[in-house]
Amino acid sequence: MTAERKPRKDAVRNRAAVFAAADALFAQCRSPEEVTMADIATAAGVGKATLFRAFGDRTGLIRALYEARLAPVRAAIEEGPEPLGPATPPLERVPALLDAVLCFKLDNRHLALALEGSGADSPYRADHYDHWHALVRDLLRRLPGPPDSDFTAHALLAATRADLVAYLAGDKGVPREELRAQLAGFTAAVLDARTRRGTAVEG
Amino acid sequence: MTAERKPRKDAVRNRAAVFAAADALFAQCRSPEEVTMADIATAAGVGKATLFRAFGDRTGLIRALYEARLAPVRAAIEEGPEPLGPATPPLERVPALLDAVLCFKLDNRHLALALEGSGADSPYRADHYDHWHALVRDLLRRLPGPPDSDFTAHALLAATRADLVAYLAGDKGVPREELRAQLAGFTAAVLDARTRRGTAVEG
DNA sequence: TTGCGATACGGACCCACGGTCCGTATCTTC
DNA sequence: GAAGATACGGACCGTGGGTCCGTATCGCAA
Repeated sequence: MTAERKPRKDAVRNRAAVFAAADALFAQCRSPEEVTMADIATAAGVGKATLFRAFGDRTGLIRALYEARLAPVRAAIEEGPEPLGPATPPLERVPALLDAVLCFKLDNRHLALALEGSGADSPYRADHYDHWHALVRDLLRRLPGPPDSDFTAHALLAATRADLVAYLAGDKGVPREELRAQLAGFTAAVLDARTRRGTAVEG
Repeated sequence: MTAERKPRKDAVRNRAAVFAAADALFAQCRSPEEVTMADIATAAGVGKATLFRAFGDRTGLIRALYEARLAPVRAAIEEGPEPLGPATPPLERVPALLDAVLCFKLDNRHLALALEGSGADSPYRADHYDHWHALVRDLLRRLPGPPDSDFTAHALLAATRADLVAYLAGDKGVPREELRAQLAGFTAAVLDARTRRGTAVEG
């Protein structure tokens, strides 16, 4: 077993400072690209190298922020009560999941934008996307319907893309509840049509 | 009237050279980010400034390439025969439009990726997106169904996002025809559910 | 053909930003 | 409190988008 010895006290303090500073800066600025690493280091009262030592690179920092915010949602899904928790039947859980994703991206627009639009790597290569997709796909498979659960899961999740959400909620000024209702309606329509169109269950 | 005098001969020749070089380079490389402006200039046998003079900036160049490829599709939609042309009834034209978009993005993955993922500006602020969205939304409105055509149009188009298409067709190796069939199935399901769920027509 | 203003060329140059290096400071442990 | 390990920080580097300006080319007219 790799017995990782505990890190130095100042290291954890600095890590936390960077974390907080980055969170605040990303929340303030319109577009995530106008926050530079140097900005974050300065705001945290820390040298640039400290920042990179703690998080590897820009993507690593953003991912860390994102994962921290996401943790409670994950917990609610994995072991929480209905309608998000695992005991919920698929027909209710899929809409609940999508609604949770939407709400999360509404509440954390800046981070979601920064992560999904981190240039080089498409959001589809991120591991957390696979997680969501597998979850939705498997729920769809447990429902009667045509055997295209994989694509349908992608398509449903695409409706919650960070930049789309930011565009509608931000630029277009669509209110939160209205967006939620529209996504719910769309999801319901898709599920409804699927259960109606075919009764085969995928292996 | 702004009487724009005609450009010099070498200017148009260079512009064409840059155009061709950029097209070739983007087509060859895996990710559009590994093609630099200097690369394009070199490949075109031209100085960097010439390139920027002709197209403004990176986004301008990519957009010009994209629009050029898109022109035939646009023409087919605006004045072509069925099922893409304006004479087609909405119920058939919406799937046809989405299929055309999908095929276009499959055939021009590199450009679509370069444009949608051009970092700063979300794809939703591009004017061509508004065009597609308005088209789909207006068709949906002409159909009986719930009054959320605007969002539904966004959601349907989101299923054809360039990075999703590239991910499925490229990384996952989903064959072209299978992808088309899946998108068609998804679209049909959405339309089917809409016409079934409500009979109101939006004003 | 030649002369001349207008236009375009090109590559050296600039700047911003992500990421690294290394001499120095701080922590931990004995 | 001394020694070794660990972390600090800001100067530094490479890269890539975008610009500047002295020079070459073009178009036109005489």
